[in-house]
Amino acid sequence: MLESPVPTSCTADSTRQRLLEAAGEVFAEKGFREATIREICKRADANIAAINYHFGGKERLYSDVLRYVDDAVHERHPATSPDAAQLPAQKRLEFFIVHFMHKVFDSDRPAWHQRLMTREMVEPTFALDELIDRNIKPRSLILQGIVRELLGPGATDTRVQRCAASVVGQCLFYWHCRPMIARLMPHLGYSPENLASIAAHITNFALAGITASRAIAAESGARS
Amino acid sequence: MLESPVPTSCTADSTRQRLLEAAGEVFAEKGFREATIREICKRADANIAAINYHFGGKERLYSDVLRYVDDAVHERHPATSPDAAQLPAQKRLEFFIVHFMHKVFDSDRPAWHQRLMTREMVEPTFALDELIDRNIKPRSLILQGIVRELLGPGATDTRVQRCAASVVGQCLFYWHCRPMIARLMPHLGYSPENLASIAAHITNFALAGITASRAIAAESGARS
DNA sequence: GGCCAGTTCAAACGTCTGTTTGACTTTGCG
DNA sequence: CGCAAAGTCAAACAGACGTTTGAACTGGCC
Repeated sequence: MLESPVPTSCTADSTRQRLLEAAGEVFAEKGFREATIREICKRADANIAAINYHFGGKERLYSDVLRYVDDAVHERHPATSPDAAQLPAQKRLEFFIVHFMHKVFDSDRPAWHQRLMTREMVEPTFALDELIDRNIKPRSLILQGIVRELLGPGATDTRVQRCAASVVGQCLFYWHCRPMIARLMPHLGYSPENLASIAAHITNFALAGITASRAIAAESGARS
Repeated sequence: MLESPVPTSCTADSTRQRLLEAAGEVFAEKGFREATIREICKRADANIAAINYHFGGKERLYSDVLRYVDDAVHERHPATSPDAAQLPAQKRLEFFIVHFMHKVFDSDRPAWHQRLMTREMVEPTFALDELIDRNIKPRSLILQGIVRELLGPGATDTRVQRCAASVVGQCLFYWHCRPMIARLMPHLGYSPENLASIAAHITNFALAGITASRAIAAESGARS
């Protein structure tokens, strides 16, 4: 059972599975260091020694959770956007932003998938490099492709990357600074309507910003 | 000495002062929980018991460090922007962004002032509420004032706040996601020239975004 | 039944944390 | 000086943490 198959369908009643789920929650809430294996085992209704038996330690458990997250995400989104390829770039940017905000703030689904990743960005652990190669880099390239199309041909890589950073920066602000926002603007909640409204604002803001960046690039390009 | 005066000028050779400085560094680097009083005392060249003697505990030390930071900042920037009041809003926005990026990424000066605050936003402790009232809220209102002027009269509070969020979100992305950016775009450093270039990009991006938001507000306002 | 690998469990271990202790030295003042 | 307060120091303390241990239990197979 050490190489537990458990391919796709199961009620996940094995201790190993329950530990993965519980660890995902706790790690996403508290981070790697703050999370304690005692709480994880308590939520999974397992003995403390189970973690060392099944995973060989806290670090290995964390790595396995990240890999478990990856597999779950890759199962639902098999390739890089199935149908959106032929849409205009503006629509694809809108979809990207809406989808991104939805993933981060979705409260019903196990949103700790995305939260684990955003946490790794701010407080990296030993597992960040693998996570970047597996998840973040592909998505970053998708966004950069959209932005590059909006910027037009001849846009430099730095210009593309800075515009992409401006897009995700706007999105992540609402997540990273959530404790501060809750105190500074208590009325701003994260209901689906509010989330859609914020995503629409970011999309418009970003489209205008990218257009302006394109104009500046053309200007400085014509000058040289 | 428990109510140590030490008003403004001193070489800061007292143990209490050295502890405040060392604690500021370590707290900014590691965060409240990860920082250990043993390391703080080692850097301050003081005994471990000194913290409990001078401050009464780790938490009280942290609060005092934040207050110490506030005083240092308020001393250098006494009022809300001295001369920039009569500048056009575009220039004030540019100054705000440049100044913000400079404060966060400045490497020579004790930059842990700003880092302590940005850390509190992501990983709040018991001290966040006081920090918001003292520092973050005033600066947020300054930015909102600039954005409101750019958005024109009649802009709703939510529109102003969302545009302000888009501005600081772009700035903070480079700081919060620094570990990820370093791996994803290794060539992007934080030299003064690069920082100025990024600030210029954010300014242009934000000005265009705010203008677009203003247009949408006018459009929906004319429709009603 | 007898056996053995797989699994669970309570208890303990070693380490790191913030804090406290009690003796010691230094300082300020009559 | 004399002496009390302020300050320093090494050592120990209590708690939480990840990990290990060795016995107990489970299920399938001969």
